Amino acid sequence: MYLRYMEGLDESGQQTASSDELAQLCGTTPAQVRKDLSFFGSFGKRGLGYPVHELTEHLREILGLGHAWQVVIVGAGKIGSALAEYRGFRQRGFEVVGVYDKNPDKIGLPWGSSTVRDIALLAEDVKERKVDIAVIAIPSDDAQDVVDRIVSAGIRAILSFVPTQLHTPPHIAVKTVNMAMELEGLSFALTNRAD
Amino acid sequence: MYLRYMEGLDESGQQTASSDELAQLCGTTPAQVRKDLSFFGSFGKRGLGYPVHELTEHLREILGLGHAWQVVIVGAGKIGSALAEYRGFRQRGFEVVGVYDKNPDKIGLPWGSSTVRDIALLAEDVKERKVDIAVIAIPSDDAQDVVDRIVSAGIRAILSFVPTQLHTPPHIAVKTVNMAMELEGLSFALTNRAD
DNA sequence: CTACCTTTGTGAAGTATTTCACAAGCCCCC
DNA sequence: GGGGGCTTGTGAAATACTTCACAAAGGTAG
Repeated sequence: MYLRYMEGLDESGQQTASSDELAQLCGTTPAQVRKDLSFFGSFGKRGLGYPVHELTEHLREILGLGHAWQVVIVGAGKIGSALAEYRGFRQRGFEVVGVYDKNPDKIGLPWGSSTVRDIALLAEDVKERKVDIAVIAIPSDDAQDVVDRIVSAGIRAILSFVPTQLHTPPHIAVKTVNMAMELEGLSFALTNRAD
Repeated sequence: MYLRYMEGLDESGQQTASSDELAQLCGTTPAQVRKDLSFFGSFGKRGLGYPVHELTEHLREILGLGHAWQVVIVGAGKIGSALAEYRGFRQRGFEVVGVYDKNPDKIGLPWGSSTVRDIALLAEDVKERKVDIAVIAIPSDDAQDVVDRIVSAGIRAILSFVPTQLHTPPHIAVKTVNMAMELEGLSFALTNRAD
């Protein structure tokens, strides 16, 4: 989050930013900003604030964004499609190098400059070309099987749009995005707000 | 999350579930499950566990899912499109009643049984037909303007796919889904994992 | 009806996170 | 070069969250 706003400030040419300013941008508190950043080092100058450009670089380094990551998308449906075309990915150094599906009707369909490939080919493909992250946008029922394929292919990070708990070995990094759950959170807020 | 798994157990016909079983499903601990549920009431039976069907109903009630919520989608791009067709929404009682955009090229395009409407018409439309939640999938630059329109139209909950902090009055419920940020979290995990 | 096995609900203890508050450091101006 | 106004970095205090551990029930079998 800090990186997002630092990039914005950097583009706008601002030289320094105080923890107060960052806190306002991010919707948090100055003390929180300082504690968070201090965990990784001492980036600010007392009396001045944080040097915008320098901190941006530091954050990128910390997050491991110094080089491009290779991403495959599994699930050639609507969501997978939207993701594959999402410009934010490439912009931030995530390169979509392949799209896979289980469904024979979808395998072989054109997809950008390539085609949708059979999920069964994933393990082989990964041998040829390094893949760092798999994004899965598939039905819940197929998810565990696909995750197992991903893991045994040697991919160690998964971004999941599947609304069920996935079973993975501990060395696999998993992040889940669950839109239905977010909406239900809003439903709760609407129902229980103090009027 | 509990609701998700309770529904699954209910469909499979299971009568009761222990905190231990729920914890395994959800990837948490039995104590956590019991504390969480106890916040809302005393649903279990000692020695037996939680009655699956009954708890499912309770959770739905707690989350305010007793009736359908009316949702509009703002942003007729790829992501908005994927969202509008996402079956999970309707399945869980979220009804998409309109799609809006700012871009004149997109306004008027057919969309399901309706068409994409001008965001400027939102306030009027809301007077005719109650809208509970706005989902925004638009460029960052347009976001604050659109949010202001949504808020002044009287909508009190927003699900945002915009990667910037939105400025809203405190009585508005906002949830943000930020895919780039999730990927960067994976990048961090891959970079800093203990090998 | 009692003994015993199971599992909840929950204070208390243990961790983790956030906020406070202030010394230390930097810059600028006189 | 020294004083004053800012702002960081960080221990300590406050708050929040998670886990422990056990009494209180419910069920069952004999």
